[in-house]
Amino acid sequence: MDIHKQFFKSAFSVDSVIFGYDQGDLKVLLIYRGAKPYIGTWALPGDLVKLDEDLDDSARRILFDLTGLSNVFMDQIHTFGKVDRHPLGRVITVAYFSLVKIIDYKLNPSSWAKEAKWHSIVNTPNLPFDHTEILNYAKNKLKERVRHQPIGFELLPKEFTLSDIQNLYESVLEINLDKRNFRKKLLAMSLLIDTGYFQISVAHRPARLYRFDKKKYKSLIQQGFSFEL
Amino acid sequence: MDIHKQFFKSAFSVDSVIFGYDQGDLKVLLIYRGAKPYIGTWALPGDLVKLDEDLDDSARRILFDLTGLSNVFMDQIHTFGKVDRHPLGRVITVAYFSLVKIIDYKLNPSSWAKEAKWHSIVNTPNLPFDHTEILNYAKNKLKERVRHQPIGFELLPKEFTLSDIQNLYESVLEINLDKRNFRKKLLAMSLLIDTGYFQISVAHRPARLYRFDKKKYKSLIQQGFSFEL
DNA sequence: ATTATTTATTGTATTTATTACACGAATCCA
DNA sequence: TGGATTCGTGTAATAAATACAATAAATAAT
Repeated sequence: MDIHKQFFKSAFSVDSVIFGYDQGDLKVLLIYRGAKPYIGTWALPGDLVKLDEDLDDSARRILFDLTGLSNVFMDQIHTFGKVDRHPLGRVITVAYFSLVKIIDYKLNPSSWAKEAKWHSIVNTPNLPFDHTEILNYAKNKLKERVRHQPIGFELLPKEFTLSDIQNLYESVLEINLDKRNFRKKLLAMSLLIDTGYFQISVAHRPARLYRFDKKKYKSLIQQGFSFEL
Repeated sequence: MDIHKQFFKSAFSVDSVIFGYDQGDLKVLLIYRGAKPYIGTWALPGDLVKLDEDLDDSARRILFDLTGLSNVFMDQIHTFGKVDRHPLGRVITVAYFSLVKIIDYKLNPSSWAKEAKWHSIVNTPNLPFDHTEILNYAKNKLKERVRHQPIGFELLPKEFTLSDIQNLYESVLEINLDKRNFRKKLLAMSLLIDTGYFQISVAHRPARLYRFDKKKYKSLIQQGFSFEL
């Protein structure tokens, strides 16, 4: 039980599953590893946690270094700790997932990545370490969360159409939804603000643009409201 | 990025929130610490993860050392990693929760605990480290899980009455439930097996005893069934 | 200019699920 | 034998989920 016994033999890292949504497709941001081990493969972005850095800050740092984004939705998923998951030592990793609006994002691959690229979730390459397991875990968590919390909006631009949000739900959940019923349910929550504006330059009837009302959501939550889609 | 840089300065541990249920009360198993730091206080059982031990195995070991129980429901909750959460070094901890049938349990406090005792959840002592935060987190997780997975049965003896399971739900969720509606919903899932037996030696009309049908649950799950109470 | 193409918007009837609610039955104990 | 206690049960009213199709508004093609 002497806590010092183990201090020189192990480490912990953070890995981030960064989701984006674009052109009707759910995407994940992968880096092309420029460092050992598994140099030259696509992988989840991650890094060792610094000694003077809170775990959550570490996840934020990784996201910021890679995308320049802060103030992004982020949540811890799970911690992966099989003995042999890392070839160079005993490293457990805490997985996080983030939801970013791709439109806001600027590529800024950091030292350990030669390149960073969005990959469609339906067609991701094989990943090193236990990253495939982590990614699947993240996809399932996202499915659960999106039904119980209004986090889908984090993936869309500030103004969006009802079809946008429905398509997003269909991509994430991998199901089809009835248009009229989906709208009825969503609008009944009164969490969308009608901007009064419409799409422009589309080759069909333009759709109304809405914004998500975060303030209202927070106040409803205080009153025991629970989001469900 | 050199993974060896950090290997001598940090460690990771597992802490377990072990829930039990007895006489209408939800309980948590705490140990009276016999080792530094925080010697002489009630705390969550936990230990450093051994280098040759998977994270989940570590949680199982802690539970087994303390209670002699294995094959118990157990799930990871969250990882806590504030820089200063441990006074002797940088230690992140992965929290697990377990559900045990108190009746099965035999006390077997291990080396680091002078004593282990069930504490009613409504009246727990102040806990060291960030254990109060962990316990609250675990209580909330339990509330969520119990509504979406049939894990309440893990806290009851193999045979139980409908009132037992209702009382358990009321304790965990901290709400009151309507007797007729609760039974209707529960029985409609056809997941309970009527044993044909009744309570004996109770000073009132004896209740039917049921068992939870784990096999049926698993097969229903395959078919897309989703548990909800 | 007319027509074709595409996507947006809207309501109702049916089915299913949730809620609210009260009294006789079975056992032990005094 | 009467009192105390918990068990077991059904129905009516309300709310939520589902299934379903025709018209509107824009651009593109002719």
